[in-house]
Amino acid sequence: MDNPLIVRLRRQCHLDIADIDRIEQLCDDVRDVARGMNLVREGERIDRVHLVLSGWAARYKLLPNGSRQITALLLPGDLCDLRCTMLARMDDGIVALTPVRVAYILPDAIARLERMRPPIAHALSWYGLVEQATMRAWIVNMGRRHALERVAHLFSELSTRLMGMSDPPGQPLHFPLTQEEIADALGLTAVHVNRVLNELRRRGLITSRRGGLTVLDLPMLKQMAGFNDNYLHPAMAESIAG
Amino acid sequence: MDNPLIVRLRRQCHLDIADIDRIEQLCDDVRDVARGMNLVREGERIDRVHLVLSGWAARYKLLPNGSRQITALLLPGDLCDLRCTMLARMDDGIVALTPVRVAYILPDAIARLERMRPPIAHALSWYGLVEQATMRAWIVNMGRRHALERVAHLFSELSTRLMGMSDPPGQPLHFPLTQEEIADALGLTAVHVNRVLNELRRRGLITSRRGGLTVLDLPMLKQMAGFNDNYLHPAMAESIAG
DNA sequence: CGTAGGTTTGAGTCGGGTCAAGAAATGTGG
DNA sequence: CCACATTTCTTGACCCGACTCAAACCTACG
Repeated sequence: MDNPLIVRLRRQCHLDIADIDRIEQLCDDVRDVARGMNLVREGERIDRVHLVLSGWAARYKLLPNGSRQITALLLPGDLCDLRCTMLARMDDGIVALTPVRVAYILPDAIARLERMRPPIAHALSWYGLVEQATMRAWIVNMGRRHALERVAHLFSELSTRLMGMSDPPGQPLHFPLTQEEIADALGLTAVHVNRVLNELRRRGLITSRRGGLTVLDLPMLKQMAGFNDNYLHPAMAESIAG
Repeated sequence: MDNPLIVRLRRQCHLDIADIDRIEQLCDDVRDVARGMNLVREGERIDRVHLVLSGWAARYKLLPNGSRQITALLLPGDLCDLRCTMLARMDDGIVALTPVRVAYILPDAIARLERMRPPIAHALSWYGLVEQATMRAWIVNMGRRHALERVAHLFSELSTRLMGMSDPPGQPLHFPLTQEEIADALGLTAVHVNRVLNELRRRGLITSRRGGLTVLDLPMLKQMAGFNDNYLHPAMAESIAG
């Protein structure tokens, strides 16, 4: 079984056999979460790090008026709350958008691994920077793009993040998102997302089925969005190999 | 001279005389930047951390169509790009919104300090978490709030962040922001921000002069925005003192 | 089958954008 | 210290992108 965290870390630093073994050991506590269930509830106190092994999840916040804003999409290989020990309680929730397999990891175990293997610590810090850059990209997306470009940008980002992770290379990428989830991620309405997807479908850029959609023409989507992928892996050449 | 970084760190951990001295020494390279100048230009390669000593700055991104989105406001005591060594080049710029005094800090010097004083390292990681939480709050703000609440939320956040930092306590808070800057931070238009401020002025919640405004009724602004400050200092009681 | 969650479509509304002109402040150079 | 240029703010008229409300339609699944 390919642990997606290993795939991810390997982009940033060399991992020897022992490293791989150590990381596999981190993930000894694996759980399956059904779609729609919360991995973390808002306001909850948590003392574990989540690693998404398979499936999609979302970090979200609910507003008093009942609306929801998704602040991050969590794909296989993504870690949630790497530094959770520092926080009194989570200020948002995490929900499974598909059936999700997660590993519960003890913060201590990560700290030990980081101390033992500085290159891994380095790769994890790097991961944190990418996370931050992604949030900034989302702010720009919501603040300064119209619905069509906004959707195109999200799809471009997801495609890039998915590349070389879980998906078989070369195949068209599939996103298991409902239109409401897309809306909540982009600050739009499900109704309006529907119309936008309609337009993208009409132009032959995507196809969509109930509860998911497939990208047909990624280059065109990127162009529509003015997508620049350098925030997602700011030149891995720079990283110091271990 | 009160170093605002010291003020900030003291909220998270104990600093002895030697610590304070060490931090002062970090800030030996101080520069003044005129309003409108860039501390960092997009795409530039940098190898220093910036500490805002006084004045306001903004992290922003420009889009091909010429519009600008501010992704973060940097107030006295704020650090920019604590982990800049890891990045090939900055994916956004930083501009001085007022005359700004910054300290240029060598990443190595920070790394040394962190190694020598783990509680300070801890406090800095904490700072990173607050930064992330702030970005998430901005995503929610832009995605799910109307202009009036959005402005009220920004003002509430800024007030909270300013509390006990540079400003004399008790006095009404003053923001040196133009309406265009507010617009660029909130994903709105300067024209529309003008109308919103008009409304807030009419309700007696703020006053505004050219190039700045003053909060008169913070509690009401918070209420309008549904502002919850717990993302800014997730219970400092939890932190481990040094 | 029946039902629930998800999608589609239409009609109407409205928040906020755009364009444009003018008024105050502020700064600059003579 | 005044005349002029520049920013910033203000206001009005108009428009359009996205929201709301509502109904109907799928389709997976129990």
